[in-house]
Amino acid sequence: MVHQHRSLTKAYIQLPFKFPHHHNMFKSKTSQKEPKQQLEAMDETTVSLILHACKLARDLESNLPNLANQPNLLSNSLDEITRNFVTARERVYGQDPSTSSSLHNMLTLAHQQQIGTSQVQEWLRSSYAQQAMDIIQTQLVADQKEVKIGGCIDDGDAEVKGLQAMDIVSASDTNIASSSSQRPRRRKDEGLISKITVPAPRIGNTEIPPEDGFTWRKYGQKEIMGSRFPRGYYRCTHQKLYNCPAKKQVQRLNNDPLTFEVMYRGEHTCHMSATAPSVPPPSAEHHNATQGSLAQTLATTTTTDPPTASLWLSMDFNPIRGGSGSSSRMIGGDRGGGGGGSGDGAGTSTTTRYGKEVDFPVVDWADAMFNSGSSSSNSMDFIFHSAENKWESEDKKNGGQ
DNA sequence: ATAATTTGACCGAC
DNA sequence: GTCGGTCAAATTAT
Repeated sequence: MVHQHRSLTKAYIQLPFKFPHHHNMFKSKTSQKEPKQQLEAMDETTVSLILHACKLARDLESNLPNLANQPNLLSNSLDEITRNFVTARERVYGQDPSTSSSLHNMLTLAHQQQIGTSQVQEWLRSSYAQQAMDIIQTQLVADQKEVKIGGCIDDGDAEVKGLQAMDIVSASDTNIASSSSQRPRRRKDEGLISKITVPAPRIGNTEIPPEDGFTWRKYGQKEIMGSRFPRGYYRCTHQKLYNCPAKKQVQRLNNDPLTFEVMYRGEHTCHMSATAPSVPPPSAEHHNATQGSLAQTLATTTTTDPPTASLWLSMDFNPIRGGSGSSSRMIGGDRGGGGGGSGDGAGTSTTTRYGKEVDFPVVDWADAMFNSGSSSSNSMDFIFHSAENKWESEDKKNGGQ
């Protein structure tokens, strides 16, 4: 994973207080580096609550493998962490009943019910999720926080453009080429395929499309006939670890270089559960098999699944680290043939990185809670503007293979 | 040391 | 043969 300081590509909302590297806030080394000035903005109790929650989270992290087999303990642990964070958050927001409390209730309710993957889905479908979104959105506007998305500074209007879903595609698709002899090569991915268009950042590096909440690893780039720009091929960073088959292709539009067309393939089987996080899933069926790609999922609003859940819970608000896996190296000359170093391919998206591939939703929960009024570059936008998204189907094109 | 990216080659579909 | 998707060694970044 790349830890690049690409602040421009990360969305965040300026908080009354902030953790410089809050994704590492559970790592003792970094968490202790909190600027005193900022901590002083909170009262001792709040600080201690946060620190206590961090400690609990660290403990949870270290015992995760064991806790994975003890749902009750895991749940209790999560509850306690959540309570601490939420309480701290309430203190930070001055007990604003319209925000913290409601959110608190929702969160605790969800936890008390020992949310599992399916329960998360259910919860997200429920009015609670809507309420949460409303609350968050309300906060967004009310607080007139600064929002930066996709490299642009959106003067707080929060009416930003995240990904503009353009089309969705039925998945059906295709004949999966029954692999033949030689190198077992899978073409024509299984699962759903969706296609969306993503506006490039208005400011900053316009070569990098907004992120979508997942981490991607580039595995190829190719010049495409009829396209001025090469197409970048990405697969889920956790492909190996989670056996996650999700992939995406990113390409700039011929007539509009500032717009990217992103095609998602496959479904994320990684990082889906808010409760059973970093425990390496035994297999792909660890999660629901019916979810679509992130884009799809969010664009259809309905959904469902973990992607949405994890998305909401794992937004990366870090203004400093950006955390994208994208690389500046992608800016460069391209070339025909097999691949190229062009930057047109697009950037990678991501949630967070912790140096390793394993993400810790627990941390993300903290993020979500402390930044409940914030939004990640696209995730929140996805959610808030999903209604505007229009999807269209794309039958099997991408033919070959 | 490990992870991510680059990039020429390989392979299947057409 | 062409095209597009993927592989994988080499390179680069962290």
